[in-house]
Amino acid sequence: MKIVSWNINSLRLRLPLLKKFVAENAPDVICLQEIKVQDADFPLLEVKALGFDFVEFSGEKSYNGVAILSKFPLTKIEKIDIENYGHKRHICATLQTKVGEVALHNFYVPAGGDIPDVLLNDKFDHKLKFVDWMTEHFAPQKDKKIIILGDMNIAPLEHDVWSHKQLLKIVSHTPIEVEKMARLQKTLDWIDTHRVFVDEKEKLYSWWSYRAKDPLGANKGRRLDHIWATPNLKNQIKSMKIYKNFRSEIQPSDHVPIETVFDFL
DNA sequence: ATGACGGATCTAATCCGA
Repeated sequence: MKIVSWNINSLRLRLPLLKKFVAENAPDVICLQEIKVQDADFPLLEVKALGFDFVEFSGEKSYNGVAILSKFPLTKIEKIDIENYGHKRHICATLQTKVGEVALHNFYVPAGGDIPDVLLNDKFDHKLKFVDWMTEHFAPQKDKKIIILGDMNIAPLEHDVWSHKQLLKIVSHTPIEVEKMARLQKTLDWIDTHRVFVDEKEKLYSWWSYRAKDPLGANKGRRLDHIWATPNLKNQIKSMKIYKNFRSEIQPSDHVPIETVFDFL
């Protein structure tokens, strides 16, 4: 089962790009972040026409918003307003697989603003509390089979950013964020499915800024998007892919689709 | 600052991304 995560930065604007991605790569499940559309305006017919019979979403006007598009049934849908900011940043569903039920959680972790100081910047405070919530939420679920994925807005490893030294004080790669993410990782021994296949010493990115002149050419990116699985799914993790070519499309998102294939079928 | 673009919105200037 090919599972994709993509911060699409406006679903409606990028429907043609989504269509192209689906036609070329035939994903089974796509988890989207930053759909930027309220539920009443969700392009359900267009999405179903791409072959996804099971579609769940949690949207708001202009900002945030997440969705799960699936070729297989989605049950036990939950949408949690983490830390009660009224933001649509989480949706989860359960998939039936040959190894039993797998819970799939799609997250859009807050970006966190510019200043990495909780006293000066409430967005950064929200971000850290959001990751702490994830840690506490999953800690008691040790025996369950779970995938958490999405735009985590944190690049945890040295080679998840183009320059470790130059980004130490830049939100997404500050030590406090990296420590929070490491704490989350340790609670259930989450497997960073992409680093199973790409050594930690190799650069790996999923996001390139809109602002820099030639971010892709200079390869000044960050790995902000992640697909993690609980250790009881280890034998199901088959391959990974980051669709860097989607950053060069016309009107691209600043994030590209990332994928992990699981042996679920 | 690497650095000044891109998306949505009460279509103009503002919020937000990271």
